[in-house]
Parts: sequence; C-alpha cells; structure tokens
Amino acid sequence: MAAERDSDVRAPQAVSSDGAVYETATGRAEAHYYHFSHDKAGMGSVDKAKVAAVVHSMSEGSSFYRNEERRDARIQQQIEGMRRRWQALREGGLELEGAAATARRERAAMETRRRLDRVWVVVDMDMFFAAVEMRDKPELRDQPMAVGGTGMLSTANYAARKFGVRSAMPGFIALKLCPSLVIVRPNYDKYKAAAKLAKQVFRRFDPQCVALSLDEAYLDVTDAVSRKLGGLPAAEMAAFHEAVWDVVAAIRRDVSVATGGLTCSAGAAPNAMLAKIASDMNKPDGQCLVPFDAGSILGFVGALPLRKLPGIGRVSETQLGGLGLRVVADVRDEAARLHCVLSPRMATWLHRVSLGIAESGRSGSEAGAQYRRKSISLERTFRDEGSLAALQATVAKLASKLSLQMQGSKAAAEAGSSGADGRQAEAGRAGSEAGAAEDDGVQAARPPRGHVPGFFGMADSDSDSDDAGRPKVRPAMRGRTVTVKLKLASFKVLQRSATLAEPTNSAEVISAACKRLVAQESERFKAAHGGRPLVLRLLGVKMHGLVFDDDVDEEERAAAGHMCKLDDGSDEDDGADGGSPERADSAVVGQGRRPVLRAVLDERLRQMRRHSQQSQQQHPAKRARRQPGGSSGQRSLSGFVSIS
DNA sequence: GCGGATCAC
DNA sequence: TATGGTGATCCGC
Ligand SMILES: Nc1ccn([C@H]2C[C@H](O)[C@@H](COP(=O)(O)OP(=O)(O)OP(=O)(O)O)O2)c(=O)n1
Ligand SMILES: [Mg+2]
Repeated sequence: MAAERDSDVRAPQAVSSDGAVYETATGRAEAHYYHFSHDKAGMGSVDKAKVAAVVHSMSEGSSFYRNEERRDARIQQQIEGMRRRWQALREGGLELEGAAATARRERAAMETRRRLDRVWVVVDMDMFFAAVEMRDKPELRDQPMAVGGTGMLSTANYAARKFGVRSAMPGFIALKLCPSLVIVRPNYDKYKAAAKLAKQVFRRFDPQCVALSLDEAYLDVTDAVSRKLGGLPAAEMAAFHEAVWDVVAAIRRDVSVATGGLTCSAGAAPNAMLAKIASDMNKPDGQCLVPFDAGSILGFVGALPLRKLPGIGRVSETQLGGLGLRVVADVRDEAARLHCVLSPRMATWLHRVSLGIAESGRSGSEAGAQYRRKSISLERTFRDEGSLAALQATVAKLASKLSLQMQGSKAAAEAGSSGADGRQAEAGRAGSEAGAAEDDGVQAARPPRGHVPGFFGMADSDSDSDDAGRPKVRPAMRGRTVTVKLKLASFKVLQRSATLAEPTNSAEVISAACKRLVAQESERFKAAHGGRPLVLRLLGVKMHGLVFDDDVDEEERAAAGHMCKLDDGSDEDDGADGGSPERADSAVVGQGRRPVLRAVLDERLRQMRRHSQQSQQQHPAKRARRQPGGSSGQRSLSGFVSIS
C-alpha cells in the first residue's frame, strides 16, 4: 500500500495523510455514560476526560442513565458471546477454512467490481444550523453558541465544540460544560431557505444531485470534470486530480456566495461512500480528495477508525472493538473470521467497504422509479403520564394529525398551519440504497439498481413550486399497518402494531387502532406489574405498508377519480406527477417518470448483529421464556472502560 | 407480519 | 429543570 499519500493532488492538504488525520482519533469504545464522540470536527482540543466527568455527573442517577446502563450491560453480554465464538475458531479448522475460501472468493469478485470512472462529491455544510444563525446575528459569531433548547441541542458552533458541546446533547448539560453558551431556538424555515440556495448551486454541477438531508448533498460531477478537462481524457493522473480539485473548490465557493457566507466542506472520490468520509476530513471549510487508484483507496480506508464508516455507529464500534478490531484494515484482515461470527450480510458488507468499494450508481439512463417513502410517522415526548385516558387522548391527536398529512397537499393546506404546537417538524431523512427490497446482494454481476433517497431536505418548504417551477404536490397515501411507539418513563421503548384489512388514512380508523393498542399494552403492563399503571414519556404513531393515490392502477384511478393534485404543498418532496403503476413499495424500476438519482450511498445503515445475538424478548401473553445459556445473573460491571 | 435494535441527520 | 423527531434497515421469529 504505498501511494496512499496525496502527493499528486495540487493542494497539499488535500488528503491529509492517514497518520496526520487520525493521530488523536483512535478513541476506542467508551463507557456508555459518555456517548458523545469527540472524533468529530472541532473536537480536536477538548479535554475528553473532563467533559466525560461533567456529562457523567449530570446524568448519574437519572432514569435516562439507568436505561443506558441496562442497554450497555446487554451489549457487553452480547460481546462476550461473540468473543467466545471468535476465540473458539481454530486455525486449521473446518469452519474457518471454509470461511477463508468464501472471503477469498468475495474479495476477488469485489475487486472486479471496483469502479474508478465516476467522480463523486459529497458536500456537507459546516455546523449548519449554527452557521445560519451566526450569519444572521453577527453578535453570535465569536461566541460559543448552539441551536436547540435546554432539553436538546441540534448542533453547536466550533467555539462551543471546544468545550465538548455536541449535536444531540441536552442543553442543560452543555451549559454545565460551557456556562457562557448561548442557546438559540431553531428556525427551520431559514435552514430550508439556505439549503435551497445551496442546492441551486449543486444543480449546476450535477442536475441530478441528491440531498440526503438539509445540509448534505451527493453529486456525480464526472461530466463537470470532463468539461473542465476540455473533453479530453486527462493525460496524467495529476491533471485529472487537479481538475477534480478545482471543481470541488468551485462548488464550495459558489455555495458560500449563494448562501451569504455559509461555508461547507466536501469530499471527492470514486464512490459516494468514500466521498462522504472524505467530506469530514478537512472540516470546516475544507475539502479532501481520495486519489483514484486502488492502492491509495486501500491505504485511505484502511487507516480509518471503524466508526468513520457510515453505518458503523456506537454499538457496532463497541462490538467490533470487543474483537480487537479498531480500524478498517483490521476487518479487512479478519474477513474470514468475521464471516464466522457475523451474519453473512454484515460480514460481506464489511468486507466490501473495507476495500473501499461501494456501488454508487447513478440512475442516469435506467429511468428511475420515483422515490416513495415507506412509512410516515409522528411522535412526541411529554411529561411522565400515567393516566390511560390522557394517553389515549394524546395518541388520538397524533393519529389525527398523521391522517391529515396522509391526505396529501390539498387536505393539509385546507387544515391550515398546524404549526402552533411547536412541533419539531423538520429533520426527516431518507434511506439510501436498496437492500431489503432487492438484495443488493453481493453477487458480482447484477447491475446497479436500487432506489433513491427521498428528500425533504433541500426541497424548500416555503415555496409552492419546485426548482423547475412546477407546482409541488404531496400525494395522498394510505397505510395498512399502524404502529404505536411507547417510551416508558424508564426510557424503555415498545412498539405495538396492527395490520388492517385495508389501507387507510382515516383519522377515525387510525385513532381507534392506536387507542386499542395503547389500552392493550396498558392492561398487559398492569397485569405484569401488580396493578401499577403504565407511565409513559412518549407516544408515537407510524403508518406503513403505504399505497399512494397517484400510484394506483389505471382502472382504479379511473374508477376512483382520484388524483389529489394541485394546491400548494407546503413543503418537502419532489413533485413528479403520477404515472407509475404497481405497488408503492416495489421500488423496482418502474416507469415512473422523472429519473431520479438512485442509490447514492449504497451503504444504508447496516446492522451489526451477529447470528445468534437476540436473547431477550419476553413479553406478552406468553410464557416468560428462559434465558438461554448460562449466567443469567451475572452483571456486567459497567464501571468498565471510561476515560480515554 | 411483528418487535427489538441500530443508524443517520 | 431534567435526554428530540423522522425515516429506514436488519435480524430472528
Ligand atoms: N443528531 C442530530 C444531528 C444533526 N442534526 C441537525 C443539526 C445540524 O446542523 C444538521 C447537520 O448535521 P451534521 O452532522 O452535518 O452537523 P453540522 O452540520 O451541524 O456540523 P458539521 O460541521 O460537523 O457538519 O442536522 C440534528 O438535528 N440532530
Ligand atoms: Mg454538516
């Protein structure tokens, strides 16, 4: 693996060499009570131990903390099992030999599929929400600041990050870490407007660019780079890299101009996964290019802490860490063993990404199906509540509101702005690649396919038209399965669902189903806990098994005369009128119109999860099952780890 | 189809 | 005073 350096890139800081970037980033799994990673932009100089101590002191003894402890204990137990299996593997043993053969076969097939002929760029705005606030209020500029409330922060500026303040951190803890912190309430409309301006820039470089969230976009700039090179193939790699570099710099400059000074960072690479990782390497206001040759790529990904891989989060990192694996090269070296311990899917996925290979397909020619969401939901946190009547009133309200959203633009518009309740209404996200629906397997040959991330994001909300000027429409939909989510005062989460005979979007029907599910769970809880009431802190309602009114078969459409169209939509989504037949979730290429970029990040959130894992489950009307395996009592002294 | 779990933003 | 909301995937039943 030579060549992992960036010597061929014009700007010297393009790809910081592996060592330089991660020298301080080797943080391994830390105790659960300190779960804010500092391996992030702006976190270079925090006193981790001190921050951990403060966070711990603020959390200790709370219900939240106890729940984290339970969770941590479970994870540690799983790791134990995994580790035993790992160590039981014998060098010349049958199982390991077989797995080794599989891994070799896999690697050969994967290398075959490595593509270096597309140029992907991922752009990620710097401290996005905070940056917008700072742009609009100069007095916040040189001041530690965060966006959110005392309960929860969305993000923080770099001055605040120096104190350890982070996204998803409770505001009251942040204030302890940084008493001078100013917390600003979010203004989503402003963020959406800024995102829209940025997207207009992205479109100039890739008309099909895809936004995965308000502040992150994926672009295939292959054509833009070609143009820059005058349509000729680059004579030398250095010239090609330079062209890529310049295109990325131009994008970033234009974004800054268009948004009134917001900065962003970007990564450029042969696939979207690598570009995404690279986008984080020179934050803020920087860019990073991963050289377009296999050797450099292997060197680049190999040195990354596993956590850097999109799809590897806190739990997965801890689990792999339990096997002694810390950086990507470790899992590459242990591909065979991992096949014996992880699910085949997970093992194969890890192996592939450890080689820096991802299928970042552009739908381009293959007319894309239009993206369809697979579920729609609302949830809300409230003060502990134990009255069944009150809880049912709450779910009913959520159900009604959800029903309204499911009626499409027209109904939603008529209902007026439901804004009052201080919803958090933004967020939203979209999955990425195919997977479940269509294998996305591992097999070598299959043509790239998959569906698209839907957006929410960059689509502006305060406009009635999309960027091409067409009226935006939110299609009406119905769902067949209704799920209620219950978070107990203890923070334990339960879901209970029911599948109806027919898809619906009726407030009454959804409401009734929700109330019944909540009542049932309430009963069950009382029965199991000596009459104590079920006390909740959150309720949610989700519908899935969706069918869209503008998706029904021709006959049905003619018969029903449906077609909820027109009318303003207040936000989100990408219009695209009807046309596609078939079930909504069939994501198969259909004939939807309007090609959409697909599968940008072919790595959707993969799960860590070994074969057996599992365990618990208990519950309902069932016999309480026995815990398998020994050591039920055992505790996992979670006092473990800590500090860095 | 269900329920738990993980992940991203 | 007191740890968010939305959407998606995966696993094992
Ligand atoms: N758990 C989270 C993570 C993020 N966000 C929001 C606020 C962020 O501003 C925005 C973008 O997320 P990023 O992860 O890109 O974080 P930032 O853009 O704030 O900072 P960075 O400069 O590290 O990209 O999404 C959120 O609400 N909740
Ligand atoms: Mg960002």
